[in-house]
Amino acid sequence: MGKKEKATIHDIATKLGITASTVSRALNNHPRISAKTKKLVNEAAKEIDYKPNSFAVALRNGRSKLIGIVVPTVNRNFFSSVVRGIEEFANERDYRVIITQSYDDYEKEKQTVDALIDAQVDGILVSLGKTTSRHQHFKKAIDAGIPLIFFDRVAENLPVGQVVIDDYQASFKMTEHLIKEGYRHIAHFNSPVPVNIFKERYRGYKEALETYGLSVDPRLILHSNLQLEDGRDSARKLLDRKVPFDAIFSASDYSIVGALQELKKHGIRVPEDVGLAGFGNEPFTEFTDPPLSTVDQVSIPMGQAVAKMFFDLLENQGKALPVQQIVLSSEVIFRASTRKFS
Amino acid sequence: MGKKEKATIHDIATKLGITASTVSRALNNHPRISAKTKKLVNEAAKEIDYKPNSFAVALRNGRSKLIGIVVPTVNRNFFSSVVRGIEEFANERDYRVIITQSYDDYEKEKQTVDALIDAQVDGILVSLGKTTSRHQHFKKAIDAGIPLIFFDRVAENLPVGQVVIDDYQASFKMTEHLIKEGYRHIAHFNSPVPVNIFKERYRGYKEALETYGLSVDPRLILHSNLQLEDGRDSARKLLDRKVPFDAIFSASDYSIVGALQELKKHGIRVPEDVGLAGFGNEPFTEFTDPPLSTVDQVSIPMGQAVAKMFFDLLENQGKALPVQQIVLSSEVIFRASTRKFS
DNA sequence: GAATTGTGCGCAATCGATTGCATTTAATTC
DNA sequence: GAATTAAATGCAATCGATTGCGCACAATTC
Repeated sequence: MGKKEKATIHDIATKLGITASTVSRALNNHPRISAKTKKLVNEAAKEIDYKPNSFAVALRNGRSKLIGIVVPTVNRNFFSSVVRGIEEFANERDYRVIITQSYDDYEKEKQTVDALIDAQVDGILVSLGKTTSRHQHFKKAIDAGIPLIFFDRVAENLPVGQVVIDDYQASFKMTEHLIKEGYRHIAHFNSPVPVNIFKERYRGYKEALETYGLSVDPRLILHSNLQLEDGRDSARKLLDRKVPFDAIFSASDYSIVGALQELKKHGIRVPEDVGLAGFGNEPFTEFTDPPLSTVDQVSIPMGQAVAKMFFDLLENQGKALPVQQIVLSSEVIFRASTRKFS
Repeated sequence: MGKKEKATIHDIATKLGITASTVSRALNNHPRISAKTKKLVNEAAKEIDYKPNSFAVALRNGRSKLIGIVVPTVNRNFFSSVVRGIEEFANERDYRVIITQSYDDYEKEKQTVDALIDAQVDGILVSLGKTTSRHQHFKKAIDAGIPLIFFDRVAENLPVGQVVIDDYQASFKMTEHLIKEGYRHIAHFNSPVPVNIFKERYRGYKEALETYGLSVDPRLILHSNLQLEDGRDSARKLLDRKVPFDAIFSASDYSIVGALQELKKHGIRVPEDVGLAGFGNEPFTEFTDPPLSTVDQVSIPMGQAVAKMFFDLLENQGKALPVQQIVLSSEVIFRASTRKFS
């Protein structure tokens, strides 16, 4: 186990008979260092495999070259893809990414943000947990001067950058699609949690109905946690209520799969009897029978947009830029589950 | 934007009229510091919200309290769950986790490992990419004295710790199950990549057949990249070959879903005509019609085991511990796709 | 040739925390 | 009460890289 000692600028300095200052400047391409010395230093550095000590650099410069990400869970296609987008963008700029998960738990989210601040990340990129209502932990980051950006699930009353998709538009389009396919009694699954994405999805549903002269029937709107089980439950409730419905548009792919299972169990045909549409474009929506219509949240571009916004902030740190909000347009995917006639 | 200056031990020292050394020792509970001083220091620290500068600590102690993780992608249930297991274990011990992705690309994996070494993580936990055959980049880490552990997809000829599941056992059991259900001509999807997990899964399949006196027909064994499309292709090939088969056991959930879709398209009933079993327990296996039998890779316990092994190494650093291999027993899940009679 | 400007590099402090080696003060021993 | 030992804290160097200031020497100007 040949535990090599790491090379430092002092090793290079000794080797060349110069001082560490000169070595440092040479490596950083300082104008006051002669071309000859720079060449020598760079060669020596390569030779002894010198790599700067990131802690020394961070300590001195106050920059860690680390970005903290907080997501509810990486175990979801959407989030892991956003992370991927961020990571690719950041790595190209020699930044690393620390990923943390809040598991939709407020306490955990708080701890994790604190930990990132302690770790002195250069920025924090967050998608809020479902149970987060207070924002004290984020104010801390802002006070510490750490750039903060929200994506997807955003905090609306904090003066920080945001990247979201056009949940309203997408929701409107999907509902419109259902209407145009001939469905008239469209139920809606949503979350009771007051987060922007859910509110906007509801709004899109509602306004599409209104635009096409259909009434919004509160008995067809079901609130739940939108997981698989919740979808089953909600479908069962719909059937029990005996209010006729011929389509369901859910704010989540998980619950629409639950509904699909429940409807099948009752011998109800999809899409002939009931049309189904979800939200999120989780991979499994393609694999169900029939494949489910859903909304793709353009996750990788979102990750890139978030990362780009971060680096923009970094470059202009202190310069009190106007707070940006980027809205990406999502893609509505029509699959067999909403084809009434075909 | 009240960019607060971070408090240091010197601030505490000045405040109390003592030196930074004493403050440092007090905070670290050094025995030679009086109880009274410790109390004063801790109170002052709380009051001015002192948080140690992690870079200064890391620079001085040579420990970063960071763990690097390298996985092919977090965008897979299995990997993101392992990560979750590691993260939970590590966070409890005040360690952070840097997650990187190799995207199954050798070059990217190399870069990412180098970057982690540069970032001076205290350990690197790796699941190999599919295209990784050379291991030079890992030797570097070992030379640098950084604990290295593999999980799931391991490098077999490196003297480092490993955590794997009993792929062989699981594969054997699943094949056995198919046989006991009455399937006799069991096809097998596997990867041509010479990675332990695939070799073991094949071995389990083969030996189960042999144990039950069934012949291993090479025409029923198909190699591919095991993605969804590959599953479709392989199923089509099987059908074209006109070699009778009544079950498929795939080394991956993705390709078995592809097969399911293809078979359905040809009017072949699952599980009556053909039984299907996958590997990985991806969430969607539960949502297909019929739900698919598969193998759960006990991902969270695996993450915990990996993390635990890391901390064990850390405690005994230098002490040349014997290289450990932990084999976790996985859980074989029987669902409707393999119930020939029921 | 004296004065000015420029070039190339070294000195030493700094970032914040830790620690071996004093030094001071208090407690104990004879 | 002087001498010894123990307890509590301070001093200063250190981890590795960066940077303002200053010094030497060379090049330029008049």
